[in-house]
Amino acid sequence: MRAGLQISWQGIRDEVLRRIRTREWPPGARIPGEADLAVEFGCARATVNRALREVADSGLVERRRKAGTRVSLHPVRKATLDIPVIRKEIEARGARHDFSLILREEAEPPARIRGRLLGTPGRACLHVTGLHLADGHPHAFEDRWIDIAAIPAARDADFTRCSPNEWLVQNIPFEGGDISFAATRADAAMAQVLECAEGDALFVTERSTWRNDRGLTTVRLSFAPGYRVHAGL
Amino acid sequence: MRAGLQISWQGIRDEVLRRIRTREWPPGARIPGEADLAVEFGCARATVNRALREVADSGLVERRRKAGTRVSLHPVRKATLDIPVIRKEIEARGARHDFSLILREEAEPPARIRGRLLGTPGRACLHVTGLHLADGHPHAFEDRWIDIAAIPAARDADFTRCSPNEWLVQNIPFEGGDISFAATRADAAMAQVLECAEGDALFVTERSTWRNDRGLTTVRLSFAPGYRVHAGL
DNA sequence: CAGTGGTCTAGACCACAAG
DNA sequence: TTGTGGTCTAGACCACTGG
Repeated sequence: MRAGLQISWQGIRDEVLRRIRTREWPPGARIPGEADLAVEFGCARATVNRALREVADSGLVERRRKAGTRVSLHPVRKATLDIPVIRKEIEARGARHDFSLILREEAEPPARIRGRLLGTPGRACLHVTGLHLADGHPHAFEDRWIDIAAIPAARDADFTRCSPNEWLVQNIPFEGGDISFAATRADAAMAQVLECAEGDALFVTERSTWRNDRGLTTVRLSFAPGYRVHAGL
Repeated sequence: MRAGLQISWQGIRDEVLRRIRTREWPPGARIPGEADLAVEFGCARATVNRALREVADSGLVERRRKAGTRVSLHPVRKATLDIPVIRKEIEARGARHDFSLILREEAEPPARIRGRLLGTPGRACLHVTGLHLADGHPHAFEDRWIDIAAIPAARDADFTRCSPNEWLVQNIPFEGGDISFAATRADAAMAQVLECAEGDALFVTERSTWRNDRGLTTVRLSFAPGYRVHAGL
């Protein structure tokens, strides 16, 4: 047993961060190996490993076998943001969520959508649009394409009460996806739906999800003016 | 020693994900304890723990002592996005980066900024604005406030060649921060700087960083039309 | 109170990549 | 080739919290 107090991996992580912050370990410098640090902190190497892995995940150090661990020269900050179901997001603000279905059709998607779905020309897709409301006010316009061949159950789904956004999250587990954020101006149709002025700046997200390298669905969400996404660093 | 092949924590993670995907473990269900899974997979409990911790980090399951591990009813997708230094971001696209300093003054920040800096009224701040260029074209307008008391070295920094964005990343390690994204319309001044039309939709990010609960700097970046942020899911 | 996850240990072997 | 991180083990104690 050890004489001193037990040290946690969080404690080691904090100490490592402190040494980086104070330039005791300057950018680009190689820091001691796990074994050395384990001796210094009087703990097992696994504990040091856990701590350094966390620091590496945050991007502040880079680790490579044989080369050791180095303080990053150009730390890439990583922000993690939660993307909740829209209903949850609205209810978390204490508002009531409703979804109003606008369009539901089976059609061949335009090339841009087909590319995102990784689909082949001629394949039928389900095209659904609708409006998410917060306490009766427009919150976001959802424009979604679903590959029916990949998700046959979608054909029978009732999107009049449950938005595609929520239905898919609950029914279709996916493996991967990507999301992008941008700003666009509201055109006349969008302005009418979102009850905003034409030309207003809208926050827009586009998401695609897939499973087994097969595109499942792609969606464009246009949020009413004033929407803002937050994330920690 | 064991008879079968060694199983990795990634393998266990993938198997867990498969069972969730196939509804073998439906949403809301409690899954077997770590000890049981360790027996089933023929590995140590620590290995199962590592795998389940990863799955929990992705938001697909929720773990609580005594209550066990449950498949999330409303999985909150987490997106991780990298926030590189602007120069790196531009150079990654094969373009040349320049920074053009527009304003540098010491002034008392408006209340909104002061709130973000957690500063006290009357404290002087460094106010710097400038334009990031990609191959000579406007890329983003930077509007930054720096707490001089917290970062005295900023007073002597040369922002004519190195943008505050880059200078701070390289010189001021911080502990925490937050970032938000929004869409706004370009006003006349912004349109002139970014060489876009007045009223264009601009993607805007606002970041604040702090250390020891003390605000260091807050910045608003307004990107030229067409800018887009990508992230994985 | 007691079940479950959280963490630590001491040791071992392995994979990768720098020299 | 060899140093370094990556991972696994078998066991242990602890912290939290549900019942």
